[in-house]
Amino acid sequence: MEGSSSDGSRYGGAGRCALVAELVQMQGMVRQLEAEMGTHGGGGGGGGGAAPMAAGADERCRALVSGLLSSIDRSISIARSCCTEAAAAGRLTQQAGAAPESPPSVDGSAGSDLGADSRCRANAAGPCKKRKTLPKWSKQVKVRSVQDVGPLDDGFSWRKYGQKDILGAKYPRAYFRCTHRHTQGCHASKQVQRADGDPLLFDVVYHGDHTCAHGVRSAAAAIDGQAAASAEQKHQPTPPQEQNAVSVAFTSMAVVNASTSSPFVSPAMSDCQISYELGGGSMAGVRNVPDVELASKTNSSMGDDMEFMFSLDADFLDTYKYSSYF
DNA sequence: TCTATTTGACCCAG
DNA sequence: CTGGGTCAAATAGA
Repeated sequence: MEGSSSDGSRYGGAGRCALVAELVQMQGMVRQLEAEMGTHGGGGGGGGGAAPMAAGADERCRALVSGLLSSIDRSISIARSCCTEAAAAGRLTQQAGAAPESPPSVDGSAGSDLGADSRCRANAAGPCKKRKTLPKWSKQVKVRSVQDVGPLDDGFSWRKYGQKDILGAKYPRAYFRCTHRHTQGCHASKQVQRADGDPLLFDVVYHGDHTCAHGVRSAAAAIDGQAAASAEQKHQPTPPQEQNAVSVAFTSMAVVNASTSSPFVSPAMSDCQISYELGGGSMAGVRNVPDVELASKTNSSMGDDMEFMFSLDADFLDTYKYSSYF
């Protein structure tokens, strides 16, 4: 039971539903193209010199098509999750966007969260089931096999506190929070969900920064060499594991060329894409991504962002065409 | 015994 | 009312 029939209401708008539909349509077309290439190009040029395309070009096209396919798969799942998050992001936008000079604090104790606490059932250290309004960012992590979850290890210690089947998603979403939540008051959390289209791909959404000793150490290591950005970070808390990968372009997105020197990104995580969201805008970094990626979670101004996302992808495709992947 | 995971129930936002 | 996020009791493993 996919529940996909309820997409219309779920995505909170015909436009969003249309986005998913459009992506599905793109998927179909690419599949068709792939099939066409299969019949024409033949198994790798074995069919003799009759192939109109040079073997190298053919190979590149195949790689492109397969990249497109997996990208579209991911895009669909992102779009679906985005749509469900749109409302929450909207609230985030209202808070952070309306007053960008007073964003949630970097220490994760998030002022906005405290604000929410005041309205919730109450108590100091107490549990509050109020939706989080901490800054969040997401990335996609590709594993090598279905059993391989090594790349999901981002260097922090997480404790799983829940799992839930998500409507329209093939795989359940797992909820983690920092192991040191109670001992050190670290409010970092993350959600991990397998992408619908690609079981090897995980969408990881982080909420809040680590304030535990481990997290601070990690951040310090990552910050090394980018002190200049520190002032900016006050406004845009940076994903702890990816600080050296993020070049800030608020309300827009940028392709970042990251070194892989972060100690928190295992080599196996070379296929990952980060999108970073904070209230008024979102940005994404694509690094070492062998596919064309559709980046970014979105927010209330989804339409504009999506437009930009696609242009970004086109650019990336262009760049990518000349990269050493082929 | 301690810590982590599982899972059903509860709560909140839309 | 529904779906997503969180809690907390039960359970499993070291």
